[in-house]
Amino acid sequence: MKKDLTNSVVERRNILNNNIAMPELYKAIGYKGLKFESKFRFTKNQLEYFYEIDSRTIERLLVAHEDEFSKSGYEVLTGERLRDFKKLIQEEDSNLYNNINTVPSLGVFTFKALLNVGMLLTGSERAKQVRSQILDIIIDVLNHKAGGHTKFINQREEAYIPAALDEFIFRQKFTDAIDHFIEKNDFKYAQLTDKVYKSIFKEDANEYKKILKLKANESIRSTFYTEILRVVSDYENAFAKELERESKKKERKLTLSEAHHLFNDFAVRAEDMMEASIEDARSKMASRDLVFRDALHEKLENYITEISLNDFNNFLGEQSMTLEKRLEQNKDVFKRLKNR
DNA sequence: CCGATTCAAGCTATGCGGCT
DNA sequence: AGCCGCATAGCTTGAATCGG
Repeated sequence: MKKDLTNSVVERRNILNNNIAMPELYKAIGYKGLKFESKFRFTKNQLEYFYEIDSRTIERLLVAHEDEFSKSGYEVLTGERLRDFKKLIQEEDSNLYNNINTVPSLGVFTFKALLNVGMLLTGSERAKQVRSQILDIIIDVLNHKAGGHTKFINQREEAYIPAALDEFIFRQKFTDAIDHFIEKNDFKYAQLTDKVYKSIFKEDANEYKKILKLKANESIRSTFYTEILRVVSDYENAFAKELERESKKKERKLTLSEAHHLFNDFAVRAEDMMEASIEDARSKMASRDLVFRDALHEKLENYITEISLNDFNNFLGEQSMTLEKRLEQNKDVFKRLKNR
């Protein structure tokens, strides 16, 4: 079954966690809520009216997706808070006030919860419109924030530059080790690099390029997220040491097939040692690429999870900026590094 | 007259069944 | 399937009623 908003929790969370797009969505939907405790709120009645559905339908959704709705901000007001809410309504919307002034408890939705309802309704025509509106705006915001293309969106977060610098150094150690400790062979670099990629994210360089629609001459590594870079660096660094040890033990260069065997042994140990960071890398790559780059890593499908609020901020929010800008801002740091 | 108790309203939560 | 209508229990609350 194809995943869409009505049947996938992760897809829904990935939209509701996108705080960057939320103000745009609120503007576009154009259904004004009542600002209570700094969030826009809607009563169940208002949702019925908005989506043209029965209250019973909303009840059923609330029951079936209890956790999801409490995350997206649905709550039942009683006591003190309900009194405050009523007072607010009395000032803002006397019609609504007359409907609810005597109720002892009242379920209220935040804007996110309102969208959440729209994502789950399969029958309502209005909900269908809302869903397509949501998707359009999410894509718009993404394109706008990413500057029209998402290929290098990985480079927009602050942690990227230090990771990329480290990676550069470790990569050199790795290729040096291949150079020094393995007999001359035209394919040795590519083959071993592919093995590293496959151990970490199950795809070789070609598969990865195809999934991200990279051109032949475009650098794979410059598209890696910070966490992927770190794991790849660690992995290559550790294997470089392994090559050196084995070559010194044998007191000669290794053949490429010896190197492959060595790698296979190493990979089993590395898998255990780096399990947590490898799993983390897989999950981040699969989830972020799906949301930010519209790229599906089929072999990592089980690793797809929801994108955190932090990620949306880091890649799309205020702190995010193009690599060029960040380099410009850090000019002094790089000068110092260079002069070292 | 006033606090306590009872009552009515109207929500939530849930089940059942019928419709498409 | 998914949606909706009806029925019912349980709750909170303000209004009405009661008793001293």
